[in-house]
Amino acid sequence: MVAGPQNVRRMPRAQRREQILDAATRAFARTGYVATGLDGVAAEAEVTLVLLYRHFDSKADLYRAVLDRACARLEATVGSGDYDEGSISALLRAAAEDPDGFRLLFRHAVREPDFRDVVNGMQAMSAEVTRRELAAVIPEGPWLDWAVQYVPTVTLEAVIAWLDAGQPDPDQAADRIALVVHSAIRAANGVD
Amino acid sequence: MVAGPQNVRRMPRAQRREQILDAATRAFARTGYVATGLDGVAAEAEVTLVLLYRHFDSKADLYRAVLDRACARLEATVGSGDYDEGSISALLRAAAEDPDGFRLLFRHAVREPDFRDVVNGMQAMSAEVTRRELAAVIPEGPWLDWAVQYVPTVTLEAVIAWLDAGQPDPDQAADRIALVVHSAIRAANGVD
DNA sequence: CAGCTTGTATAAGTTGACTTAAACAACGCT
DNA sequence: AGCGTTGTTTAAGTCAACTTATACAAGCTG
Repeated sequence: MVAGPQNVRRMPRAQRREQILDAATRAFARTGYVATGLDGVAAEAEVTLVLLYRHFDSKADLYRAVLDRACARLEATVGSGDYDEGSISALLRAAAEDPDGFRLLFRHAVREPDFRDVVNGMQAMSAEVTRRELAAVIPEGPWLDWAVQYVPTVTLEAVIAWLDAGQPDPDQAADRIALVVHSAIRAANGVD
Repeated sequence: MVAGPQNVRRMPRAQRREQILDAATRAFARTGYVATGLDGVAAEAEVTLVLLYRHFDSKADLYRAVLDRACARLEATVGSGDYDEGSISALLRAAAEDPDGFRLLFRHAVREPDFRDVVNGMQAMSAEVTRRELAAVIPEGPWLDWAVQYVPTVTLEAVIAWLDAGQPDPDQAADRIALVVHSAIRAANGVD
């Protein structure tokens, strides 16, 4: 005999899916793809493991859905426009709207070979775009390579640190981060 | 009947151990602890899986040994001194001497809950020290928190990017990185 | 050469995580 | 009332990775 559950929270399918995606984003944001168990995700979503499989075919499928949604949200806020002054401020807004998704994308997904492609699906902050922008300012050579890798990192880590610091004063934040970014570009051009 | 191996590379135990640690450092540096299989490590070391177990009790044991050695090397070069001008240059030297170990420590180990303690065993670049240094320059508040997290990251990522760019001109590099770090500290104090 | 050490090959045991299956309960709509 | 949907519980299947065991080959050293 099977004990019947007493307080089952029912939900329209689409809404439940969103809730699971929310929980999964939080869970994966903590420890990344490999180290996060579906048990943990289910617990975070306050839902049975089996139900996960009624919504997603596999762990990889779920993860891709999470990543895709985070990307979509990011692009919706930040656009794929070039790297002008407003970009940083847009990035801050996007990060504030979906902190877990943001952290997941740029702290974990970028270093997971099987899923890096999803992140690179966005041109924003991608090395390709960055190189084009920086190549106009920095002479060819190892320091251009350095900047191409370093500038996006500096930007994104600044945003993440800003999230962790409690998101103080977005406008000021944009200016301050821009300061550091410009200083990184100046550094690539030489200090002298 | 068991086919006998033909060209067995023999080695004194201590030396073999070092070679395994070298290989393991490379392997783990690529994909971190969980995603790296002992098969992969054994292959990288050109050695049998069984031999790994003759040198290390378990995967965790091996990983700790790798981390400990990387830490020891780092501390030997960089010392646990305060954060003066020469620190960055020492960091560059350390990174150049053991690039894989450096990447492993600061790209993976720091985000692996079970092993973070090993990295924190060093005071160098640790948040504790950094806070003390920065608290003297930045007023209490969220932007101090921001800087405490961000400044070490900016420094370490600059070094890693420098490694990836082919380690151009160490002296110049130190100056350029110092520029960015100072700019980050200035940013935390306000742009105005 | 006898024995300890270093090494390989092969096989089997163990475990945890992903995955699928089956049966049952309750809500809501027609 | 009947039926599909949403959900739970419980159990079992699968598979990869870690781990241990056994047997054998070959160098080094007293």
